[in-house]
Amino acid sequence: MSHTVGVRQAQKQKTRQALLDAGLRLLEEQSLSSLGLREVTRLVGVAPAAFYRHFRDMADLGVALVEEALGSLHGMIRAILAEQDGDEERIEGTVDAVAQHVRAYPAHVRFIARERHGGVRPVREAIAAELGRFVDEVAAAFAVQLVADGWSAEDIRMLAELYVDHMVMTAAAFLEAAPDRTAAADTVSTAEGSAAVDAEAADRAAAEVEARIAATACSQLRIISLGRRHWRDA
Amino acid sequence: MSHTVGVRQAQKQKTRQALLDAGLRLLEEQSLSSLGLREVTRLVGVAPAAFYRHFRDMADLGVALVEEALGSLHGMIRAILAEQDGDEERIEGTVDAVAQHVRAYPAHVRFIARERHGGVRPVREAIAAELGRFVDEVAAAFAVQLVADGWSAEDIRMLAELYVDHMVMTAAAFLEAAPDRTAAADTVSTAEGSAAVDAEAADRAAAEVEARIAATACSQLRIISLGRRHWRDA
DNA sequence: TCATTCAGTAAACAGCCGTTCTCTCACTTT
DNA sequence: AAAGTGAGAGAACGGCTGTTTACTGAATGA
Repeated sequence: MSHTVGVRQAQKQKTRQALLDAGLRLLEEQSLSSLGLREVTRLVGVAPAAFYRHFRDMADLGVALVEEALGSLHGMIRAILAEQDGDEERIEGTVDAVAQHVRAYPAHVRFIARERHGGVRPVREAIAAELGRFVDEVAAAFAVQLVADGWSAEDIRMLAELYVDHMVMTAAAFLEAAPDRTAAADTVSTAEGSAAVDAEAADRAAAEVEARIAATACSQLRIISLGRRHWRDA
Repeated sequence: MSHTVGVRQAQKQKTRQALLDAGLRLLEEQSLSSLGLREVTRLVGVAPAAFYRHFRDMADLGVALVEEALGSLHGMIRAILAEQDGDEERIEGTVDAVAQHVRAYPAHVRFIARERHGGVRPVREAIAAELGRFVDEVAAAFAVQLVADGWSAEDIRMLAELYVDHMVMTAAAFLEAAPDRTAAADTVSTAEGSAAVDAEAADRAAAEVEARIAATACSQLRIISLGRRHWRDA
């Protein structure tokens, strides 16, 4: 068979991924600057010292998580920019893609939103750099049409920043609407099935909130889109 | 003399304020979920147990900080909304007010940006609630004119949300541009005055970045403003 | 004036933390 | 088949954490 890159390295990367997964899981309920090394290794089932075989410290693991989290986002952005329909379809497609991404990778999105302005500098800088690349990508896609309309390069980038920031904002808003599985059943349950009923009700309520957020985000994108179309008048 | 509300209570509130100040200072380089009780009391010069005379736990102190931080913002919003000039003056006045506020209360702004999506639920909720009140305020100010133009209540709120979110985004951007006093002089200094020269150069560079952020924010507000004016056409 | 209240102290507690050793032993290379 | 490598184990370290306890003594109100 071909070069299987070694059983050794495969096991190592498996452990490394387990550390990343455990970290991401624990970060759903705290921030990176309070995440402990022992906490992570304990969840993986590995000795504390093993951590140092993969990361120098927690900030290092955080930076690795940034790459993982924004790597998955890259595909989403490309899918959105590839759409060739009219303005309205594009807007709804964008918001839909964001909603879908939040549903698929809630922990990644939460991590980015939380650590974007968080207490660990290297992680903040990594996120800023990666989001900057997104802005470049969006700007490049816009440039195709806008340069012909007489837009300057810096105005195009300004617009791209507005779109990217709005996407991050929308993603964070969707996250807050997501059902809270941590919520304890502190109400007195009278029947065995009431918990399931409550969960269903909560799901329906969350779906409503989600739809409202999507509608708001679409309207806001429509406003921005309108402004873009009338930009040259000034 | 009149009722001086007691020397006792005055001293207590003085200590309480010292705890809040110390907490805010320590939070410039970490997030709330990693801020320790002993850390705060040590900086104030008070026994650890004294903390419990003022706050139940760190989350409680965090909520108190939210009220303090967004209380000062309230005045700024009112000042912005009070402006009665034309659209362009209004936009520049808004961005200017935000920049001024960030310069005056950088720690407050950093705290809000950091903990808005941070790891402590009660604090997140307190910030969300307070920002919601800001949206209401902005929406009410907009309603005066927009209702006459045929805007629905929920569209007005949608627009207000866009403005408030954009203001928070802009404030966070200004914060990143602020000079980093923590930055160590890791370059080899050849003369005694070079540190001061470096600091001056850094200040000038920061001012440039700040101006660029302000220009971008103004343009983005212009886009939104344009979109608002053409909203009824759809 | 005297009893009361209560902000802040000091000490002790068990428990967790990051980091550093030395060691083992399965895999890899020669 | 032998030598080398390196991921992970296990134990130990000093230091820091939140919380509780019993206490002091100055401001308070009758």
